[in-house]
Amino acid sequence: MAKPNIVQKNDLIQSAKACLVEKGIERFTLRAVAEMAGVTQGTVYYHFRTKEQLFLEVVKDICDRSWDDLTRTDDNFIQEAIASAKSRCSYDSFYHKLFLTLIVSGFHHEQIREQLGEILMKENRVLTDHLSRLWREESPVEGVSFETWGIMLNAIVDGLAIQALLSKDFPVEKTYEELEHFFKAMTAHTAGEEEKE
Amino acid sequence: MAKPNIVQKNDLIQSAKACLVEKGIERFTLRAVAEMAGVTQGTVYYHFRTKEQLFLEVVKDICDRSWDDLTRTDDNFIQEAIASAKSRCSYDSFYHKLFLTLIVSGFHHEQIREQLGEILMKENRVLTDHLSRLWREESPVEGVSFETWGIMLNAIVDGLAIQALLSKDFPVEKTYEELEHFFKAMTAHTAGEEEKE
Amino acid sequence: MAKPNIVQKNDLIQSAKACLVEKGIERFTLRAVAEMAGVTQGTVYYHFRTKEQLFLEVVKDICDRSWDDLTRTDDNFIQEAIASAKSRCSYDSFYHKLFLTLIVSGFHHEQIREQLGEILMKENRVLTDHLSRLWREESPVEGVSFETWGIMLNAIVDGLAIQALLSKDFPVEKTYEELEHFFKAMTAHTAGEEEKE
Amino acid sequence: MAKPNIVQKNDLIQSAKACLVEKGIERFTLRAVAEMAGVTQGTVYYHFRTKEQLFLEVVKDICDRSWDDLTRTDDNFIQEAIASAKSRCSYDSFYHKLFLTLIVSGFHHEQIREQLGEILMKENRVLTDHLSRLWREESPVEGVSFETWGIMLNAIVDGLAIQALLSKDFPVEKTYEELEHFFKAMTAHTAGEEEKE
DNA sequence: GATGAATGAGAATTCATTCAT
DNA sequence: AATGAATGAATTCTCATTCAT
Repeated sequence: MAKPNIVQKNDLIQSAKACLVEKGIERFTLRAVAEMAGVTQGTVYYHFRTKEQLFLEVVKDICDRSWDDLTRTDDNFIQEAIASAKSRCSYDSFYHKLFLTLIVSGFHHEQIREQLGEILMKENRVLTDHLSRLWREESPVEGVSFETWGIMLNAIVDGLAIQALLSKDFPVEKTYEELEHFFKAMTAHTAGEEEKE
Repeated sequence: MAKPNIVQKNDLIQSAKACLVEKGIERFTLRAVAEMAGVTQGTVYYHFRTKEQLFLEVVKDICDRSWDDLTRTDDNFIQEAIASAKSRCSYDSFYHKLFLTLIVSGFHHEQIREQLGEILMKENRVLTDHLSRLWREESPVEGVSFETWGIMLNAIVDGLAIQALLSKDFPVEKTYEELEHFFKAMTAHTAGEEEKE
Repeated sequence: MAKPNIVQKNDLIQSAKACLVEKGIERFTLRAVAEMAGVTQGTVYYHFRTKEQLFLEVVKDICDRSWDDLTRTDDNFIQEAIASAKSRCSYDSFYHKLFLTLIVSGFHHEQIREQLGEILMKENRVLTDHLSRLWREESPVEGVSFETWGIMLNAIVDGLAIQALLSKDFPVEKTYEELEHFFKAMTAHTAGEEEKE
Repeated sequence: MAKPNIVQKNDLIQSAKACLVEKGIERFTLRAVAEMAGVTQGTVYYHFRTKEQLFLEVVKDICDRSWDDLTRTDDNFIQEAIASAKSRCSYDSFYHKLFLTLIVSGFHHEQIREQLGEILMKENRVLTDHLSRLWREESPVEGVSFETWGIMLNAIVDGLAIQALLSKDFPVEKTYEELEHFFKAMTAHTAGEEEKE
């Protein structure tokens, strides 16, 4: 139903993301966003009253998309989550460049920081739930709660992304293969223990 | 015996770090650095020919310090590394705010990116070495190489830092306790298996 | 029986006046006028082809109202004029804020300047006439013509308004009381002199 | 001692005044000020951090000059004050255009408003003092205090200025001649009354 | 070594105005 | 009659950088 010839706010938000990744925070100018979207600066200001507002709407967009991803349920959730993380783990990862850029900008913008924090916590919770289901409520390592497993898995994904972003030589394939292996081993371990009973 | 102007230069670098953390990349201006150091803008230019040069020296400073930390050897290296990581894991962590800020700025500055990448890889290697020594060359989980264990541990530290930076409620204590527990369990596991032999 | 669009036009003019007083010339924007009137910018353009046109109609409106005030005749005109002036003489006087704002804008807009000048001259003439009638064609001070008396009275009213606008402590009551006293004394003086003859 | 080739703040303030009068508040831009002073916009910002700051310093300058004028004492103060007022009373009066422009801008800037208010009150007081001395503490019209005489005289000067600014035909000469006449008559009146004693 | 005045390029932002609907 | 999207020119303001002293 989008009218032709009318620049949609959404187009501008997508352009803003691209600019943010292409140019970085420092050179993220509304002029660049406008040019990328093929409109004038005035148009950007018509839709977003300030640069900050546009920024916020970019974050909101990211969070909404993330939310949608998290709410689909699936039996192979953990495996798929790892596969998805792997696919986004690279030297040029648009996703992680954007995410880290927003995190850093969040250090000086409480609203952004909170929103990103909420998404991360939500991810933690969803991972925790799925791991707990996968492992039938029994942690493979005594003294390590499911909550912590969820937090760890999430942390690993972000930590690996950073390493991949910073080093062209980072062994994405090998690392993710062994990460999957590790989780399978943990799963086998819990299954094995149950069998013993 | 450091010459006075070297002292000055170092002051400026420390001021630059503080500015970077306090104001963020966007508002990281040479004027702010000068003010914080109690000198004029001209003085900054006397020591660093451009803003970029100052930036690079900040990165170099970070890397040098990191290097120093890594080259001290110690029997309890892993435990101490985790303890140190925990102590820097908070909502207001100067260290991680600075580190992430530099990482993000590295996305558009190859030289910075490479230097930070090298440090991370060096960390991976050192962790790998120490884990391999701790576990007497036997990985606690079959199919997971020591290299990957090192990478993972490093990733976890960064990933947890991000979570702590974004959420006031992040359970730093509990998570690190259980992380230590996990590594102890892994250590016990390898020790146990060896005993069996 | 006024047509609806004439009502609208008038609403816009009143909103424009309010904006002018509330925000001042510098921030007198058509957007603000539109918002205050509860319409969109486009609507303002439907009624007035340019910002200048709206401005001119505001001036015209002021002048028309002023004209109406002046043309009512009354035996106590002078006394009532002073009373009316006093009532509009305050730190927050909408009337004088608007009037002075328009005067200042008139410095760079000949048409406005002329219209405002004409109103002032008309006021002078009306005051002159009434004083001359009140004083039976005999000036209370030899060598001071009725024309000058009219000009003076008008000048005093504006000059006092400025003082009241700029100082919260300006003694409006006392000053106007003594001003009335002064004119009564002048009136008594002329009456007295006539009696002597 | 002013260094050559270094644009003095004061030059900029004088340029600002000229711009304000030439272009009016609406078109009073820092670019125009810079051009008039023969420097770049950056220079203006080096000396005054904001447009508002420049504005304030213009007001301060006006007030300081006014203050200096008022503090010189003189036996013929009143006569000279009237002569001075007359000389500044014209259709093109730089002084009054500037003063009124600042007054109007003061409606939305408390600091400016206060400063201008203080100057006016100071003028009132000085006029009051001199009139009281001139008339040997006896008001020429009973019931009209010296304070009110001072206020009135000041109001008349401003009010006449407005009339002159708005009408090319305003009879400056005649009006001021009769105004002087009036004050002389009042003076004679008090002197006469004393003689009677 | 250090300073402060000055610059100029470019940033965010505002706003009168146009126009298709 | 009225709207709202879009424009573009102008404005305030920032900042890295230069340079004479």
